[in-house]
Amino acid sequence: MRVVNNKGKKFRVPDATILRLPLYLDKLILLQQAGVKEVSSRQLATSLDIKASQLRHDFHYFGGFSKPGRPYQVDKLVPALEEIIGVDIPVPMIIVGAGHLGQGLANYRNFERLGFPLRGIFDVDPKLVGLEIRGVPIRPLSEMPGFVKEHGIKVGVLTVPVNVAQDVANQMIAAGVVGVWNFTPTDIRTPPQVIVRNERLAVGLMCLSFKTKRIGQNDELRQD
Amino acid sequence: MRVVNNKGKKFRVPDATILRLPLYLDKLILLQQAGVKEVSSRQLATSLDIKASQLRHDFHYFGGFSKPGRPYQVDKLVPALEEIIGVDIPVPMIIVGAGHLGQGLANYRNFERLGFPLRGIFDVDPKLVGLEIRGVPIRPLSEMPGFVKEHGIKVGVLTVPVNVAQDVANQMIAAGVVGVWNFTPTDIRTPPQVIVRNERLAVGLMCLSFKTKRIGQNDELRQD
DNA sequence: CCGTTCTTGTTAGGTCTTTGACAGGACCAA
DNA sequence: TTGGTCCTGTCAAAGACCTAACAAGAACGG
Repeated sequence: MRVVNNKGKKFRVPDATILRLPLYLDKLILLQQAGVKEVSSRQLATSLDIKASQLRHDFHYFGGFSKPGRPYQVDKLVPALEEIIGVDIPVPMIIVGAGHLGQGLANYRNFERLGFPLRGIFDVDPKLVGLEIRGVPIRPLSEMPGFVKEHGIKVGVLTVPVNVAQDVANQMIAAGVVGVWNFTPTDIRTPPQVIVRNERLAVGLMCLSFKTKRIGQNDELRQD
Repeated sequence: MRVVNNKGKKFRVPDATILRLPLYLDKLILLQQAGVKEVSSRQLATSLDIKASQLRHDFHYFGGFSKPGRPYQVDKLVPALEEIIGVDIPVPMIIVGAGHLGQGLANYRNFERLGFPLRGIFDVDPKLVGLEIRGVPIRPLSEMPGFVKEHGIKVGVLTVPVNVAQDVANQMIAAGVVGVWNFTPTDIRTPPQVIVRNERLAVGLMCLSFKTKRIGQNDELRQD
């Protein structure tokens, strides 16, 4: 992934850095809300459990956000990162599939706070259609394509049953969605210009299990 | 993280490999259920969008699971990976915080299939206590420590409000939990022998946004 | 029996990522 | 002013990770 930094130079931003940018932003918004005005790379890095030099290195890809001797100003850093990540202008999204997971995500307030207002929820189940979650009504799936076109929705959350995942994704993409956040435990195939992010919840659990299993077992083997 | 492989040699298994093991297992279980008996590194790797050599390299840390010339046998590979990851023996877990996200996770059937049966759900809200989710009753939070001790629970899912996250986590750990799957948007501090995995849902969304933002903008910059 | 075509295990080399080190700016106190 | 302390941007070296390449085993057909 390439970007142009604020000095007009072109850089290839490593994936590892991209993955950390949201962490920085998330933490900085918390600081901002707490009234903190300035933060040093060391403070921010320590709170995220990474090295300060890595944080500065990451920022360096974008030309840096301060100057030598001056710590970062939270009120400048937040909008700068928001712009880089692409949440400076709110990114409206929809949730397709209003099962328990879909409803759970619809109730998650954090998304809105970080620039992803929920605009619509869709499901085929007539018993769910008409219900409201935090003011957003659940609409019939058949209305989804029209809704996406009309509101210019670019990001869709996929929480439908596995067996219809690919079909529903196709409909979303045909209607104009370019980013799919896939919670179904299957791979979905898409045209190359569409980004899919698979959120395999069970993977997180298994990583946890791998590590906890080795605790208390044989101390000689524990080392990470 | 170090392990001993099946040839008696000690290896340091890279984090990157550990992160992929659950993906392998997940895919293999799907194949197994579909009745597939054999699978080659190329087939498996392609379906996961990685290189075959990487997959073999990963397996190599554990001594390999076949021999030159013979593809992997699904029925042998699945239990072998289960044992390595630590889900050969089911890992019972609890969910603490029965809000919408907690309920959504409690309804997610996949966990059980992968070796993580849900044994208990806890919340302070009297309106929730007594409800059942898939046969598992929601119990008062005050009963959690006793329940953890009695049932030997090692893994807990944390889906409580942010402001009580640290306090509830402390209670879980004091009762014997050694793996915390943290869904709250805050860091929780724990003793070193406890593993915490932070599941920052918003981070996934922001990564998606970072990439979709650059699509269709300036094609010269798109390259990853 | 031999050649072809599939495999895996193994390793060396290249690539990506992290880290430590340092130059130089800013601020403060004496 | 001077010295001390904090800070960032920058880069080179070290470390972690991935990949291409290949030896060698297995299966099959002729």
